[in-house]
Amino acid sequence: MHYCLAMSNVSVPPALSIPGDATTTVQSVDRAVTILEILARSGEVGVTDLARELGVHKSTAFRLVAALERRRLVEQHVGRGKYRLGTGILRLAGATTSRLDLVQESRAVSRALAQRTGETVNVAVLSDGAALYMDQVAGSSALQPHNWVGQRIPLHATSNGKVLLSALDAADVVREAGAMPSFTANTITSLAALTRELAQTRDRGYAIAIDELEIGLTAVAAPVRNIHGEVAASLSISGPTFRLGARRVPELAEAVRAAADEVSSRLGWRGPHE
Amino acid sequence: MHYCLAMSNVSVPPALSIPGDATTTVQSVDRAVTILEILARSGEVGVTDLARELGVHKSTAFRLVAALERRRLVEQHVGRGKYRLGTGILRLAGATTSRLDLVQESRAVSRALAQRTGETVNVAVLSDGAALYMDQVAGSSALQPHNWVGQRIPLHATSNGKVLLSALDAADVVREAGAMPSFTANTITSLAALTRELAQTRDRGYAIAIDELEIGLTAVAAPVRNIHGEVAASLSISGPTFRLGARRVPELAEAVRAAADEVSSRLGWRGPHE
DNA sequence: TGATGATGTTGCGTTCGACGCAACAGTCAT
DNA sequence: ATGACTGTTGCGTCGAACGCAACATCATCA
Repeated sequence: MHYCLAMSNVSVPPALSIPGDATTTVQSVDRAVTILEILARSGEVGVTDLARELGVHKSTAFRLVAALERRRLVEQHVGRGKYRLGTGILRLAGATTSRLDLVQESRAVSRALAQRTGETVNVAVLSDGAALYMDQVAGSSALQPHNWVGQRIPLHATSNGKVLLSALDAADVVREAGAMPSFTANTITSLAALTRELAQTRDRGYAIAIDELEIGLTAVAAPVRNIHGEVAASLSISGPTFRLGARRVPELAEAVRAAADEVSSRLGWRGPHE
Repeated sequence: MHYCLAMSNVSVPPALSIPGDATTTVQSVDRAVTILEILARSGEVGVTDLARELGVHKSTAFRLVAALERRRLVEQHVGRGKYRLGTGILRLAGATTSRLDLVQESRAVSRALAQRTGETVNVAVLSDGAALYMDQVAGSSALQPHNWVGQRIPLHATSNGKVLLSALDAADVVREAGAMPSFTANTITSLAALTRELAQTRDRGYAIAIDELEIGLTAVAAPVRNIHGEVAASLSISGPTFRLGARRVPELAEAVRAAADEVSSRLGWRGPHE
């Protein structure tokens, strides 16, 4: 029973390059960030390929990665000249999670929920067409299946993804959900079915995914709202399907919803004033 | 019993700015990375303060953070104009851990060790005067105390730190260890004592830290070597002192050493050919 | 073994992009 | 209102970053 996904193979929409106001930007910084994203997507890449993807000269690409390498954001594979992401990124990431309100406020709640239920708790946000895991607390029952923090997961096949999608209007759902590839026989692949599922999610206040991303993996998620009442994140509980059977789901859904509401109120949400 | 440290308070040497060959660098990229590191260190910072620390004009600092913000590497606190690190960093970090050889090779070994002992396993590398946690597998016995991935921990007060220091020569030890602040009554604070401890670590092939970083926290660590035989990382097992008592340490030390050697061999190390 | 292709790396001259300036637009305290 | 702060933007200048081309290495292949 290894419900540890080979994330590298999960197709996720590429980062869209937002032109936006080209007025206020710094070209070389923008290119440097693009290099980081290319490396994140492709693993090891050489200067020549980077230059081709950026549409710049080889020497320009080289100087950019050299600048990043000096600061440890990328590393160079010894011998072979290829470049990859470096440890500097992790240093920054450690600081990020300890700074963001969402993670700070949710951690205590997540921990209590994990302890009470014995299952793994995750917190995710919407990020360019995927669910980005921000925090994770492993349950006591089992060994932690995988550290998903920083990983990006398809929206249409996960409980967290459905919750995050359920707050969007139809047009945005189409844009964010994208191609909807199939992972198991239970994966939702049609837009109509997804729309129905999202309506149901909104009605009952939580989402379920049973064997949709991987056989044997079940999850239940509920929305976390910010001070304006918008869905800012999703809090989920997940574990093996045999332990999170249909009989236990209602009870867990209630617990997840309560936990998510608790985080929401810590973020300043004062409930639905209608 | 909360052996979850308030990491923000642990003093760690600031990132030293390496001038190096100023020939091959890109000024604005370098400044942008500096901004990220300032934000990692200080949390929320405004444009004016960033400009002061960088030694540039306000408008320059603004354009740099704006470029980073467009790519989600920094976020702007609504209302208050302060900036902080953003979710883009986490996206990159997720890719980093799944790409680095060390993490890939160590994960299976760490998981097995955590399962067999029931305690938490960590993998750390040396990073600018601190131990940087690269990966963590929570033990089954207890709730995972804290997600330390990406966190930087003092070298002189941890088993991982001692292992990483034990591979350096005297001058480097002084440089990396730095001020050696005291965290508990058991913290090693004198250079002489640290030197003795490092010699012992080299001799027996593992390091111990009992109540040195925090009362009630015990850890045992062993070196992971790369293909050249250099100490590339440190693998540790940690848990509450009452469970990792002196009686159990020898057994755990042997297990940690075996696990570290296994990772070493996967990285290409072929044992001490003397 | 030398030729040919590929890679990453570096010096140099030019041009375009990033910089500093200063004015603007807000917010909060006095 | 005034002042003292913030973050933001148009503009002209100057230097930093770019493209070019040559170089250094390493594979592969004749």
